[in-house]
Amino acid sequence: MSPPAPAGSAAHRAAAIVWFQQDLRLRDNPALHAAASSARAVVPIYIWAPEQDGDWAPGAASRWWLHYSLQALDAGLRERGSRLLIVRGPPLQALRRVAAQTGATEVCWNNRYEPAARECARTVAAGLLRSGLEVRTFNGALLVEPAEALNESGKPYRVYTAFLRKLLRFANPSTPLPIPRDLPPPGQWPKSRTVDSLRLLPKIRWDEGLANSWTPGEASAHRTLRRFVSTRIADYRRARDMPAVRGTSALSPHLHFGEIGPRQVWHALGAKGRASVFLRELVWREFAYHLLHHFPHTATEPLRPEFKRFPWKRSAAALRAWQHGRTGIPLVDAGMRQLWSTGWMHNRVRMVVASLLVKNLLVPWQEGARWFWDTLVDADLANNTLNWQWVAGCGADAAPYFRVFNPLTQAERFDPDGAYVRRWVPELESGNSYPEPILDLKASRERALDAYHNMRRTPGLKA
DNA sequence: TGAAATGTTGGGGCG
DNA sequence: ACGCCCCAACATTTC
Repeated sequence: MSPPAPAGSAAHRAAAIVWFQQDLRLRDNPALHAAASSARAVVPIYIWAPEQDGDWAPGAASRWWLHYSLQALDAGLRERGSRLLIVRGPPLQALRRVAAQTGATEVCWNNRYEPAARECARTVAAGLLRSGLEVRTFNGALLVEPAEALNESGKPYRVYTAFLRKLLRFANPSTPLPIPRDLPPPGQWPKSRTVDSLRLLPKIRWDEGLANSWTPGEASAHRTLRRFVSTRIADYRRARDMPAVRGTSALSPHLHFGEIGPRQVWHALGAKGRASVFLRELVWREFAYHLLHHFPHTATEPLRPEFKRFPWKRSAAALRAWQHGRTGIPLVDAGMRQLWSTGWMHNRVRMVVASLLVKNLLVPWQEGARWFWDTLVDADLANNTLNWQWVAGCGADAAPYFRVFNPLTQAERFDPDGAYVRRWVPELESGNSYPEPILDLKASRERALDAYHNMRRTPGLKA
């Protein structure tokens, strides 16, 4: 199949390992493409090592998605005469072992940007180099890597519009790479685990709603993108705010797992699409990665240090009512139930439920972020962190704290006929019991504004 | 990618 | 015709 290697080069063409992480795709995969173009054999590998992600190992909904995405990737590789090798971490030991078993001389991967993942990659790269292996890393996940986008004074952007302007000026995403024509297998496949043996699926099968809502995998990602670009994007600006309407792209979990990359989305949009409101959403994702890279503590700590002394009120009862969609506020409960049932929530509603938790209920935003982390199929540390800090008012270019959403007003504006609320809170119509509101919207709003003013009056605490 | 309070304007009813 | 009041509709400001 493959053309003969140029004379003289065969000697230093050996096997290359491609370490799949959050880039579970064959198309436009720079690490895979590089390995396939330069090596005599390609060894695709996925290493299950959740402990490497520190406090942010994949949550339950993410593990569900990962299970099916790994199956899809393995199937795609098998169609091309290859396969996905699945092993248990730690990554460095696993890669050394597989390199020894296959005679691989280099390891290729696409970069990750989460603090723990970067630390892990540094350690792995250093260890592989000590073992005499070559390491090549690529950008598969972003239009512009964080280190490449700095302002005039060489500092990271903290304002979205400035970052957007910079990105639009400088981003020049290369044409997406094709699937490598040839993925020659190694002489012998090392022993692999099965996806099932990773036990990513829940023991109690609560995942029916997820399965009815989603199809993980690269093929599904492209179907979703094509449908969005051919039809929904025309009305995106208006429809994206209506939770009862399928107005958004629904690409978020596919992007998180790298079943599709932003370069592919960019090129699929065309010139008109690149001027659209939708592209700005894609750039918010870039901005989130940019911020997490430059401010790695923000996954758990507020970017604006004065918020360290915000008078949060931990309330297990309030948190629990919020988590389970029993606050007595219809739009909030609808959103939380959509999340629990499908692993996803419409973004307009995410803002509303988050505002209620961190402002009306004064529960720390980290509690909300943690719940989303476990329940969202698109849970993504950079995006989750940016969005929670945005709502809480403690992040970069965040909504001012006093911007408190009124969930009743929001429902009137964005779910005027109540279709979304009725779908997820049917007992409002059926006459079954629905909880009384656990809070008074007006009083709790005033309490939140007072808390904010007290924080600002209190002296001290520098960055 | 707010909400609520406050301010302004203009039409209509009425004495 | 006029002033006065009410109030909706919109704009501005404050939180």
